[in-house]
Amino acid sequence: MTDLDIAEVAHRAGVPASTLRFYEEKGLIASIGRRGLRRQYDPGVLERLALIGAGRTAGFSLDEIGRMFAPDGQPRIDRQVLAAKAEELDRTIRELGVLRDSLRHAAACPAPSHMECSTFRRLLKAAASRAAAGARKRTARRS
Amino acid sequence: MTDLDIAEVAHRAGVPASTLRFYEEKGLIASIGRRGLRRQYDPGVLERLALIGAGRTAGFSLDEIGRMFAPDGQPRIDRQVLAAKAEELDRTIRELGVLRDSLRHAAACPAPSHMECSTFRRLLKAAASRAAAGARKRTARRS
DNA sequence: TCTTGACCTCAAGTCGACTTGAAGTAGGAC
DNA sequence: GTCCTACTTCAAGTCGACTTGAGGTCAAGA
Repeated sequence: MTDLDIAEVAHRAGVPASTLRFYEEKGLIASIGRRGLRRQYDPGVLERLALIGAGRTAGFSLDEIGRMFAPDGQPRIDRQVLAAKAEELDRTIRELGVLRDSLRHAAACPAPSHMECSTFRRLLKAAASRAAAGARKRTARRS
Repeated sequence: MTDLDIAEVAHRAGVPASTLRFYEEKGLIASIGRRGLRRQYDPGVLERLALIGAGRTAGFSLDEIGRMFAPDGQPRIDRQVLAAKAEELDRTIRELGVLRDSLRHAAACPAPSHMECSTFRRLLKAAASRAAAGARKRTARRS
């Protein structure tokens, strides 16, 4: 009776049941059986969902995440991939830091228009050169 | 002759021309005229595109970004909104920082499986509780 | 002058990650 | 035994941000 009903998993993991079915269809999670029609899950699914959530936050697609699990279901993540993702994330963080500072400055700046503020323009130039440099990358979910 | 052809803008800003047309349709940028059929842009559009790009990186939708420009085209952003966005961004940054550190650790951790690493499990727990607590938010584009 | 190729418009398609709707079913309360 | 409700399946819809395709135009080079 340690098994969890889909509703229980949904509640504990903070995702709708439809998402759990969707993840199952994609092979990201598996139910351990049914009670009547209802899916029952091993409590370990919560950990797995947390892993999926962390991966999503880090910017992995569901397909990428799926490939991070060994056939036996154990997470077997390539450490090189992790390190690369950490680096990428670090670049994003620095970029967002610049942006945050720009926003803060613009909020406090007394210039009548932000475009007349040298600090703001400098930040924009920095953002522009970074944008021009890099190829377009995929999304990273916040929160 | 300081005006820029759409191809030039696309190249310099690092976005395809189709995106520029799309942004124009959405009212995010404006062309200053045409040479034959071809859009010509004021060099200032590059700055504006940088602003748009920065906003996208920060997770703002194009509609949100559009609302940050006054009808005259000058960025005239409500300073309170800016300050609030800066705060939000700051929270995101801190979250991503934790995630980055976790990734770095997992990459370096000697445990045979990440699931046997207490730090990794701690990260998962943290991620899980955050996920369970908060509503789902929108995406933030990296790079 | 003629060709070429990069641009043009407009509608429709794509992609990821889900969500929603219709129609059906079973376990538990009464 | 019957009813309610939360689940079930499967297909289709949604949303944001673009991209693609078909059919057309025009400035510049051969």
